[in-house]
Amino acid sequence: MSRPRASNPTRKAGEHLTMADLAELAGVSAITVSRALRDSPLVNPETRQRIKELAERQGYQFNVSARNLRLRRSMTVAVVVEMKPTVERQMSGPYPLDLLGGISQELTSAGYSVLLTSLQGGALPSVQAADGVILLGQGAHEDAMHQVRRWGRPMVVWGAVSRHESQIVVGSDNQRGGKLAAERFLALGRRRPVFLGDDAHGEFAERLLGFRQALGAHGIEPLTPSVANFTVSAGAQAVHALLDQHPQFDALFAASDLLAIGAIRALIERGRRVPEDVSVIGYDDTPLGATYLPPLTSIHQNFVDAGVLLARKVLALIEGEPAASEILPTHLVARVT
Amino acid sequence: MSRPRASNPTRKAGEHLTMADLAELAGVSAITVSRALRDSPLVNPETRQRIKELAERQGYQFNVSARNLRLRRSMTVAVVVEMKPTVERQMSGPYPLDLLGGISQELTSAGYSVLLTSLQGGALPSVQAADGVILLGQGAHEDAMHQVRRWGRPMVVWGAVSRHESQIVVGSDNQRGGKLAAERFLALGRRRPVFLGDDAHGEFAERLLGFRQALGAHGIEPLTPSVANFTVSAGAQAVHALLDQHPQFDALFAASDLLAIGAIRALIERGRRVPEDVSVIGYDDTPLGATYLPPLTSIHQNFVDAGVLLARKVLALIEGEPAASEILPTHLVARVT
DNA sequence: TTGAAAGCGCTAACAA
DNA sequence: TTGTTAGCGCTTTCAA
Repeated sequence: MSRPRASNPTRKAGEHLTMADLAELAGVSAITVSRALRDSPLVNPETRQRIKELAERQGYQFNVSARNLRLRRSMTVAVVVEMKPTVERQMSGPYPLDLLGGISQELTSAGYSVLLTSLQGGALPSVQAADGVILLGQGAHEDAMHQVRRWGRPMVVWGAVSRHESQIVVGSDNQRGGKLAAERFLALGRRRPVFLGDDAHGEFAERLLGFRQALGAHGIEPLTPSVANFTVSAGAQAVHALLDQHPQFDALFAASDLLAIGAIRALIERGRRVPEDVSVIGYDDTPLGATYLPPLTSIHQNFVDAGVLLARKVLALIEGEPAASEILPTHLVARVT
Repeated sequence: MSRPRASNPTRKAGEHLTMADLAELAGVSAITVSRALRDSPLVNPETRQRIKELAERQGYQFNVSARNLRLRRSMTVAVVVEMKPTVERQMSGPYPLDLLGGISQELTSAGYSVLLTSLQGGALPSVQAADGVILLGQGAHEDAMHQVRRWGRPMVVWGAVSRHESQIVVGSDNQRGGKLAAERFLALGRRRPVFLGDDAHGEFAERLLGFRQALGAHGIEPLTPSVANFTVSAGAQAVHALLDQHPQFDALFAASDLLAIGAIRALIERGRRVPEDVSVIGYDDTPLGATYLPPLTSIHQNFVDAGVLLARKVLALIEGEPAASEILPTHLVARVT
């Protein structure tokens, strides 16, 4: 039984309208409607205009599923965030939002939509069906990466570039970040530096590497106490422990602003002055650090740019074009500490 | 021409396998495969098991578009974030991530996927085709809400509940947040309070309302200087200006932790002690505030819970069930300020 | 408990 | 420049 649609040109909101219906209303075929709505040059400009206006007037809603089925693509990119539901997230701070902003901006303007997902409880079919995947935060363990790779989709990872020659990774220049921190300490005449961070984490390991190399050229070897976590309290704890055993340090480079702030707190509690007795540098240049008292010197990375880059690379992979890992620049923002 | 697939039971990764193929391999019909994979009770348990194992072994990938086309739903919820690409975001702080976490968690376990999007440059068809929409941050202007409403999809908004009787809104109890702040000031014996925030913003207006009412019961009327923005520097600026004109206040309630921190900075720069001379309360209970020196007293809201609730309500609407606006509790976290 | 038929709405390929 | 045909892969009738 055919619907009485075409006989009723003014349709109510919520009515369901297809290209075939529009075709009938316009006195053309469905494929012409399809072409017109996609701005195909194959269709007469006037016809095209007429059809587009008709569609607009009739409140036509394009059916994405039908197109995707036909084209065998989902026009979708899954963004996998390592986001624990607990308070202490793996991805500390607000930066994932900037990353997401950049990604979303770029993918949207390319006509792709962003499927946000974590890896909790196995991925949905719709996620696995994405045309490409962006993995945010490989974390300390790289299970996430292996799991996602199994989906067999084009994939780009945000993280430590050096670790994965086989993967396309976008990351910022962590090694240079470490070097910049070292150079500042050297310029300030500091000779007993500490690195605070967990080098099981690829990005942190790179920061330590750059730090250590730059110091090594001056015959200096930093202390590297272990830290349990990436939180303020973990930073404070680690520094308290450190002060008990090696009270002699005069500079501290933390792998995140959170850790740095914890460290400063512990230092002050133990009567050390910042920056007079101990110079401190953080990482990520978060508002948290920038507004802290004393304002925290930190290594800046541009997450929005990073997001855009990640998006461009998945898109390239999806289109079958080549893409390579890329390292974004970092710079040091000098503040009071 | 039929594909030679069924004659080759071990298939390579990347090969394309349909239910019909599985059916042939299993010696059943496609519909039986469909039922088996959906755990339909209509299919013999043994057959079901056999088919599921076969699918697993063959690396079968379910085609979401086909199902969606057939079912006329997208199994997708669009989350619209008012997220400017600029540094100063509308949604301040890291909280949207928690909200997203809660939303994602709940929708995913219901089999829906999360389409993340901003409103930049008009929405994609796939976004408009979502089965439901969650709007995060109605902002000061409510254009976003009106625009999204035009899509004609079930919609739930995160924001100020009182403003929109016609919409389903989830928000936290901003009015009570304001009341709690007022009560703390009263208990501390403060008599000259200030509210710092822009009441064009619905949520802020509610906070001011609660604050003002509780104070009014004691015959006290707060000062309400205008603030240009939701940033640290805007907070500092506003307080500097305030000190010039009305230097006599002894308590300050800010509509966000960021503003509060800016305020504290300005106070200290002008020789006021916090909390001795001026008691300060922030909003959102961010790590930023909690780790500030002095640690900031703040009103806490649970964003993860809020996200879960938002998700449940769109799901209800999508299923045609009733749903109502809801207000989440807030509480005060007392710290040094 | 299983299957056959039909069709969701769109677009590539080919034809006119 | 426009149209016809066919089919993407799935699931809801309805029938056996």
